Amino acid sequence: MLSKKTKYGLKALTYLASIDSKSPVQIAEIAKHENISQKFLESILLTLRRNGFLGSKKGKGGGYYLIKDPKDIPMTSVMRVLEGPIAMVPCVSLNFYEKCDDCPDENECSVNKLMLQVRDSALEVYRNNTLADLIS
Amino acid sequence: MLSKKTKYGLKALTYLASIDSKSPVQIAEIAKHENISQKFLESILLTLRRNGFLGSKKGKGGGYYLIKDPKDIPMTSVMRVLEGPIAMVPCVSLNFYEKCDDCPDENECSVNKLMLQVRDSALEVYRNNTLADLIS
DNA sequence: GATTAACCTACTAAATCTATAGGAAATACA
DNA sequence: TGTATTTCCTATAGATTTAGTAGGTTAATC
Repeated sequence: MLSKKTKYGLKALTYLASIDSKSPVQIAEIAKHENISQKFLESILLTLRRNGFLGSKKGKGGGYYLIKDPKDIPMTSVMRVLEGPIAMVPCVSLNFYEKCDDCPDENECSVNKLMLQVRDSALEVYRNNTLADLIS
Repeated sequence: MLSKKTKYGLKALTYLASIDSKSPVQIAEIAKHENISQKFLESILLTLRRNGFLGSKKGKGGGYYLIKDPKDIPMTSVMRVLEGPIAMVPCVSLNFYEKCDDCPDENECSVNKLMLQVRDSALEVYRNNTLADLIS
């Protein structure tokens, strides 16, 4: 299941991209427009800023804005920051690899075999979609 | 992330398929071979039996066995029983559809748009893999 | 009738998710 | 200078899910 955090983060990014203005948008406005708890959204936008997706400005007329062109924001990086690994098991993860403690040999593991394919197919989707592609 | 339940369930099914004997295999044997807590595995095999994947026999010489040919067990059905919906959000689920309460219009939702593609790509993998394909 | 092994329910500990609280820091504007 | 605005940041709490355990029941075998 996709976490609410990721869902809300994606919606916020999409909203900012659709606005298409360089002036900052307040958390309150995004939260209201997307039906998200403002405080929760606040923490999500914070991590998006800390990870280089958003810029921010404090005080009156402040808010958040996209730093890059939506065309240059691939879903792979957004998903990794918000949701974590794209792979469903650590032993097939490209960026978060970890060995399974119960599995003696990955090459003989049926789960590994299946989840490798799932990872690749998901990766292809995320690579083929930028933030710009999500705007209808 | 894939749950341990699904992971262990897949491993157990693969083990049974690789054994290729029609005689029942005890939980203890599967648990030992796959490094799984026996009690936990017990509950997993129970749901696999209740959902028509396994047969069982009690008493001495008892255990679990595959009811169908591995070729006839698609990963779609295994995953749905063990892990639940294949879709990452209910609003794009084929078998577990639910409307999002925060989303006024699915057709305009960027999350829906992206997750629809992810679902389709995962579905293709699961449809192209039967239990027989997981045996190396 | 003793042993074996699945069956079943209930419970618990830990982790994760989804927020909320409350104030600090910076900016704008009068 | 001072007040309002809005982001920044840490801590925490409640709910849910996950992973696993406990303990006894039922059915089959020998």
